[in-house]
This record gives sequence, C-alpha cells and structure tokens, in this order.
Amino acid sequence: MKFRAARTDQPSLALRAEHPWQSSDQNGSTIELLPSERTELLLLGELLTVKAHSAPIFMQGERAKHLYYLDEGVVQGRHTIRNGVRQSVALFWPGDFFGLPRDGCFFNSAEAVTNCTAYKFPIKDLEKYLPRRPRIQQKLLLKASHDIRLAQRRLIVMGALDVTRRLAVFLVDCCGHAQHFDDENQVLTVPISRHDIADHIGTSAETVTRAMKTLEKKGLVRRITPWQLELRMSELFAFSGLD
Amino acid sequence: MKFRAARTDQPSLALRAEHPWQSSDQNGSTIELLPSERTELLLLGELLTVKAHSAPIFMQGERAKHLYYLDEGVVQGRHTIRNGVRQSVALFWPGDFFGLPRDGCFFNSAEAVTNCTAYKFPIKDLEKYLPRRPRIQQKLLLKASHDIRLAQRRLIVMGALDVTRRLAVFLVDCCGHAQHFDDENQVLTVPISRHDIADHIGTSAETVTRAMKTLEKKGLVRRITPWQLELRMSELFAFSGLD
DNA sequence: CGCTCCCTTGAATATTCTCAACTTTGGTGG
DNA sequence: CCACCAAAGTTGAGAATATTCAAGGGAGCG
Repeated sequence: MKFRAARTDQPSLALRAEHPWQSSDQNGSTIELLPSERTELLLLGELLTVKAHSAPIFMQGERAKHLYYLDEGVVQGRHTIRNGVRQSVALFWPGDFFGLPRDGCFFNSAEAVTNCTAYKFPIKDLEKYLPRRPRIQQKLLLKASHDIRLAQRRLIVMGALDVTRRLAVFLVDCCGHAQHFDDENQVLTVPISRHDIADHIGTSAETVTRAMKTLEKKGLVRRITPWQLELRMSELFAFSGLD
Repeated sequence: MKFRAARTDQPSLALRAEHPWQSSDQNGSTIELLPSERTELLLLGELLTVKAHSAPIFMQGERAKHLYYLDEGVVQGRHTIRNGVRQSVALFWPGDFFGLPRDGCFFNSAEAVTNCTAYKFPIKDLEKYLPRRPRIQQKLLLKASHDIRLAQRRLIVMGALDVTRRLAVFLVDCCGHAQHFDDENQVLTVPISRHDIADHIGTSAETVTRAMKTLEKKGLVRRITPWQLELRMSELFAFSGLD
C-alpha cells in the first residue's frame, strides 16, 4: 500500500484518485485534470465556505440539485436510520465529490468536520456539459471507479475485522492526508471526535477508546493528547491484516 | 423503496441502475443503452459462459486486463484477508460490471454462484473507445454513481444493524431480482449458501441460521426448504429500520 | 444403501454494548 | 494567571450479542 496525499497545495479541482489500470510504480497513476479543463469546469461551479461543525451542508432526504466537490477541509457523510443510530458513510477529503442522490434526494447528510471550501455544481448543467467534454467525463468515470473500490475496501474492513483492527485501518487511512499527518515525526492529528470515529467504524465511542488503548498497549500508537497520536504506520497496517 | 428487476428477459447490455437524479415515480428512471449503442459495445466484448461453483472467473491479485459485464446469473465478488477470513464485497446481478482493479490487479476474486453468461471487455479498448462515445460513457458514469450509492448503503447495513436485520436486508434485496423471486407467492429462492450469506453480511454460517430462525419466530419468514422462503417483504424491510 | 455436503443446534467463550460515573481538555471571563 | 464550565474523553461493571467448536440431522447423488 502506498501512502500519498493526492493533493497538498495545488490549485483547485484535483481528483483524489489513483488510476485503477496503471500501477502506482510508474508515475502518472493519479488522475489529474489539465489546467484548461480545471478552469473550464470551475466556471460551472459556485464557491462555498463552511465553518467546522456548523449547520449541515445538506440534509438526508433534501432535494438534490447540486453535486459537491471538496477543495479544502474534511466533510463527513452521515446517514441516520429510524432507530436514531448514525452511520458515517464516508469521510470526504480534498479532491472528493459528494452529494450523490437517490430518486433525486440526498441519501445522506454532509457535515463539515473542519473549516472547508467546496464547490457546488448544478446537476442539470453537469449533465449537459460533460458529454461535450469526453476527456473530463472519462476522468470522472475513473474517479467514480476509484470510489467504488474504496467503498468496497471499507466493506471488507467492516465485515471482516474486529473493532481494534478497524480503528487501525482508520488511523492509517488518515495518514494519507498531509494536512493531518506530520510525516517527519509520524504524528497524526485525528480530524474527528471519538464519537464520529465510532460512527465511522460502526461501534460506540467507548469502544473506540478501549480499542485505542489496546493499540497503545501493543506499542503501535502513542497518545500525546487525545488528538495527537504518534504511530507506527507500517506495523499498524500489518496488524490490521489487509494488504 | 421500489422493488423492481432492472432486467428480466431483454437482450444484453442493460445496466442495473436507477438514474440518481430522476425520481422513480416518473418513468425512464432506469438507465438504458440504446439498441445501437448496445450492439456497438458488444463488438468490443467476448462472450463467456461459466458454470456454477466452477473455478473463479478471476482471482484476487491477478493482473487485470478485462472488465466484466454480467449478462445472466449471479456472481459473488470475494476478498480474502491474511488471516483467511473471506468477505463478500458484492453480489453481482445481471446488468452489473465487475472486475475493478487497483494498481492494475484485481482487488477481489469473482466466483459464479449460478450458471452465468458474461462479457469481458479489454480495458485498453474501452479506454480508447469510450471517450469517442460520450453518451455511452455518461451512462456508465451514472451506473458507477449508482454502484457507489449501493456500496454506501451496504456500509450502513454493516455498520449500524445487527445480524438479524442485516439478514433481513439481504433477503429483501434478493427479492429485487425476478429470477429468484416469485412475486405471485412471495417466495424467494435464496441464490447462495448459508456460508456465503455469512460472508456477505459479515458473520458466520451458524449465526445466519440463528438469525433466520429469529425472523421465522417473528413471522417475517416462513421456511419451505432451506432455499425456499416465503416472506413478508414490506414487514421484513420495515423491521430492518432502513427507508 | 451409504456417502458427502450443507444446514442446524447446543454450550462455552469472547467481543461488544450500554449505562453511569469520573477525568481531562479547551475555552471564557474574572 | 487562575477558576470555572461545558464538552469530550475515559473507565468500570453487568448485560446483550455474536463466535467458536463440536455434534447431530437431512437432502441429494452415486
């Protein structure tokens, strides 16, 4: 597995995705829009800034008129079921799209976890525009393929791993994002609360704490503050049992 | 929720997907290729017939040169992790694509659960062809969006529901496929073994049996044979707690 | 008839959840 | 700078859920 931030400080509209059909050993395995494609696409969108933990960007069930693209920050996609249990459907990082609807309505809500900047694109416009720009559309198709794989990977994690291993995978995944991981000192700044981690890996906040302690006892994580963790990435990943 | 088979006996290359941005109340909410698009695309592919429970169609880790399209039958996408635990990543039904790689290699293996016919498309050819057929590419993008949503829905199921409810959702989902569900008598022919169900909903075969008995005691399912289940679909779905 | 493969059941064990109390953290205002 | 508060994190104990291992049925097939 490669640890790489797809985007650090480049201009907008990079896609967080690896090319499924090219090995990451060769260069050019991430999917990039050309500068011209970028500026063109941006004309369709509307800039949006959202403060951390403010009102949701959109709510589950709302009519979906826009597709969202995250430029900076972290957004959590949530779904609430009837008994009130919440499940984090995905964490969105810079370079991700979110806001896929079903039957014209958002299937989950989106909340800014940190301060964010995003673009929203009217779906009607996208539908008209994309077929006329097949190379851009192709890159979006690759990005979508990438996201399917990511979701499937998360399914594996949820279905086959115990809570401690799920937490290990979550922490390793966070390290792929330069904004939150100091590569020098191997220190991760956890972007979300224990409760949100719990929603993300399908458990309770208390169990997250206990799992964290288990990782600490194994020497895979050292807790500086609850939010600052020094961690042994490769051992942590090996422990999870994935490849 | 709508219960509908996207494909029963039409010719090949229908996409199992609902249009994300159109309500299913209006007609035309499923994504269809035009007849001309269909024949055109089929020229790129190679027909494939696979017997139930025969050797895998492809194996996790193998070099991925083709993308697969399932025309008839049921295929299970599986991922095996180091400790030997298997997780079913997805069940593929007629109208689904499978075989998404990472780094050029299959991320999971695919096994025919029933007798199947499928097409395989060389990825190189698709990459060259699709940008020249933007309307087809757009439909594939819609299909991919649909599949992302399905995977996210399954994440919700895995993360927020107990085994009995996960089984309920699985059974209801199977009813969406006319080949296996007799709408008249409300009888489902379960397509996969208890063990495979277990892999699919992230538990053990024994627990599947027990969960089945729980559903039976609640009167939501009546077991005719282990494979023939008469079920109360809407109550079953209501019980699961999803919308 | 007997074999195999699956499904089912039981009992002991392990994991995780829930609820309640306690502690730390990070901000706010004196 | 310190005292205080609210929010978040941590810990413990008992209950609920799921796993594992072992053994007992049942259907299909040679």
